Amino acid sequence: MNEAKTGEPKAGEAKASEDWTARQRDVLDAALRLMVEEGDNLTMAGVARRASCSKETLYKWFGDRDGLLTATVQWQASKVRVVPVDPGKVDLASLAESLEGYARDWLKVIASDTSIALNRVAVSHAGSGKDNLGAIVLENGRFALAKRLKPVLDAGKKAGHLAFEDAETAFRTFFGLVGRDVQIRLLLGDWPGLTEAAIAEDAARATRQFLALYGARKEQ
Amino acid sequence: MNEAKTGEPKAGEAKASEDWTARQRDVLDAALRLMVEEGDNLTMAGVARRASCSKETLYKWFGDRDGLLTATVQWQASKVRVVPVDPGKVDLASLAESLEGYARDWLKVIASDTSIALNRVAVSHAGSGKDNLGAIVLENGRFALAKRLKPVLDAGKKAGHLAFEDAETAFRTFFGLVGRDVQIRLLLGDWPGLTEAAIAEDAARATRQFLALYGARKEQ
DNA sequence: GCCGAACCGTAACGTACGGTACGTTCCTTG
DNA sequence: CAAGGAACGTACCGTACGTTACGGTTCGGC
Repeated sequence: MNEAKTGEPKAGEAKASEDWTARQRDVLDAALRLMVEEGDNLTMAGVARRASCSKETLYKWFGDRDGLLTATVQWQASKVRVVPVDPGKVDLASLAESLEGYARDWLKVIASDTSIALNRVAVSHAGSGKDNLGAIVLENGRFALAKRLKPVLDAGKKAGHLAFEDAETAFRTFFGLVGRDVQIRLLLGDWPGLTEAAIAEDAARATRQFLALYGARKEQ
Repeated sequence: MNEAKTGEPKAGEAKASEDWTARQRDVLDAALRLMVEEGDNLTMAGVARRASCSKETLYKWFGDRDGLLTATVQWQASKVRVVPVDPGKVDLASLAESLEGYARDWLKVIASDTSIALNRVAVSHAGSGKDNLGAIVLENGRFALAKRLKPVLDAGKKAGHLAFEDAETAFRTFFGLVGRDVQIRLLLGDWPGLTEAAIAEDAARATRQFLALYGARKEQ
């Protein structure tokens, strides 16, 4: 069973970094690296070896294997903290700049080794409902992204640059335009040639298309 | 090792249905159902039990566990055969109808239990390169879809209804507009409310948006 | 310098499951 | 009807790994 730290987070919420000691964070980092290399095949002994700690410690700290995986995923999630958007500049240019920047960041993230590894084990585990890794990853990936972008969209709308009824639908469209087939291809082991340059180009194209669809004026 | 039927298919290609006997197809169906229920946790004994066959038979027919999984995925892939598009009607209305129909079909597929299960195990396996389930699923999912849609796009372009330079890019945009966050959410265990009605609505919206982006005339 | 707690390293246990062997049954074929 | 093969059921083996237990070591506090 899990050690029941103070105020166990709900469903997909990330644990605050302070919930772990420095040493524990080191262990989690080791587990994370191992997860990138081995995927769901990582073994408790392997983690212990890599982290130079004993298995007993792993079990004391994280309860069991699922607990370790969950903690690892939450630990990674807690590392990429959301940068809030400043609602200052709302002219069309900086709006486009915001969107494009988010698109770039996001593509970079989902193309990263750790993101792919994390999503892979989360998808595997989502099948047999042992834990809620799927919910956690979703909460800190897809949904965090939405929460981060909604203010931008709303500001754009308020300023008269964007026209939509439902921000959620608009967001999902943007999501689709940016991601397209990239994530599923990466998860399935394909390499859709996401170089830095390609990412920048994709982000720009997605932003252009999104503005064409949801821009208040015609800028086709 | 695999039984080396005549002309083992390359990489992601599906084996023709005739490569399996009726009994073998039954066994593969059983494996498929079990895969939907248990995901990658399905056991050889479990499949044998479900299919009322012996484990020895499984090993004789499919070589090993990976062989069985591969065969199962290919078997499922061979069941959803591609309906070729008729290049006859190329007016704008029937073009839109084609696109919308494809979008509907595809959404229905990726929301199905079997598709989710298949993609889940393929994603898991894509991590550790034991087999090429990822490539197979990709080939029969994402890439098959492209092959099926490209002619429609080309016909639409030739008829002057669509304007794009690269059919691949256009396809990927359509892919994104239709799928959005649906597939990853499903794989991660979320349920994005894909009722029959919602699917129809999404398909219509995606088609509308795609035509807005790639339509030769303004039909915003 | 001593004590206890936390932690390391390792050995050991139990189990689940992939893979194999073998006796039996059933079906085909001559 | 006899012979042979294919497939069923089951028991078995080996191993990998999750989990537990235990002795040795470090370290902060008295």
